[in-house]
Amino acid sequence: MIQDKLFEWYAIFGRHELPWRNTKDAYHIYLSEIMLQQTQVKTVLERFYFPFLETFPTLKSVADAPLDDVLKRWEGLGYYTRAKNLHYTALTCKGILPQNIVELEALKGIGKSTAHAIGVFAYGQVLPILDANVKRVLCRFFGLSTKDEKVLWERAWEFLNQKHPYEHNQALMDLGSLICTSRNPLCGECPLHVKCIGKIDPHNYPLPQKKNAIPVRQKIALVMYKDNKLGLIQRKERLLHGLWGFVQTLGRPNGYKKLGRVEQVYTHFKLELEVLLCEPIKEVDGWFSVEEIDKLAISTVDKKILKLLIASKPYP
DNA sequence: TATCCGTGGCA
DNA sequence: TTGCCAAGGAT
Repeated sequence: MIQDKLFEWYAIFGRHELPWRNTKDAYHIYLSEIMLQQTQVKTVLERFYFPFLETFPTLKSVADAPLDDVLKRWEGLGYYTRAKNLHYTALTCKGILPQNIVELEALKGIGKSTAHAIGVFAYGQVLPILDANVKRVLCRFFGLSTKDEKVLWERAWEFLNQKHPYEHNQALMDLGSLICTSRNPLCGECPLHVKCIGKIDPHNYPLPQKKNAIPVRQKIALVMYKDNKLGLIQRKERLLHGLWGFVQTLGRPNGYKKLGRVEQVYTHFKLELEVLLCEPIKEVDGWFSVEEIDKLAISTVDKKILKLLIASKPYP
């Protein structure tokens, strides 16, 4: 069986040292799965996983904390709905994660792939997973040019090693990450090489999808000051919901001092901000000193604005 | 079904 | 430097 080759490869070359592979704590595994959604292993491993667990060692500790505290620990990781859903899920399941994948998938922030990942990695169930790595490996191995979810799930079930589901799924992810990479795959070192259809032209499996260039949005960021404090809002819109930040507008106020410019690239647009220091002219949700802002959850673009402000020390 | 949601690694 | 894209899910 070709799956045996994969299993043997994993024993030698797998990333066995990853901390979420060396625990049986379902919460730790669940947390890693959420943090790793659309996020590279390196980022989670080096900057977020351990600090979060230090603050929130159990799912109950997440449930007992205010959402603002959870967001603060998520600061800089992005996709903040994940943190909100984690907090909500901790509350709804009262600190105890269900084992049934139907119940898992019903929880906010847990889709089919994450539910299966928790099922197999935390509870040892016989299930396939389907993350970006696995999708790419399956597309190439079976010669699929499109990432059709239904077809991929069928192939994932078909390819699953029933005897070693845990190792099989981890191995597929490691293979996708280390060998069957998006760019410059190392087909010569692949344990699936002999039966792989896509090896002839790996870059066409799946076919690259052309993406439109993202638009640029130009706005004004207002750094309003009063009595040595800065006016901030807590964002209500979907983007960066729940995080604190400086007011953004389209027009300039009557009186201001230029502080500089900052840029931030988001998934669907690029934000270019002209940062202006001015007196209170818009409604805010609170006034804070720089030290107090340090305790709030703010996004990367607002961190850049803050850095600009501190560097120029312009206000009285 | 298509779009939205963050940030940073990497070639 | 620019663009792709990473352990996806919600709307």
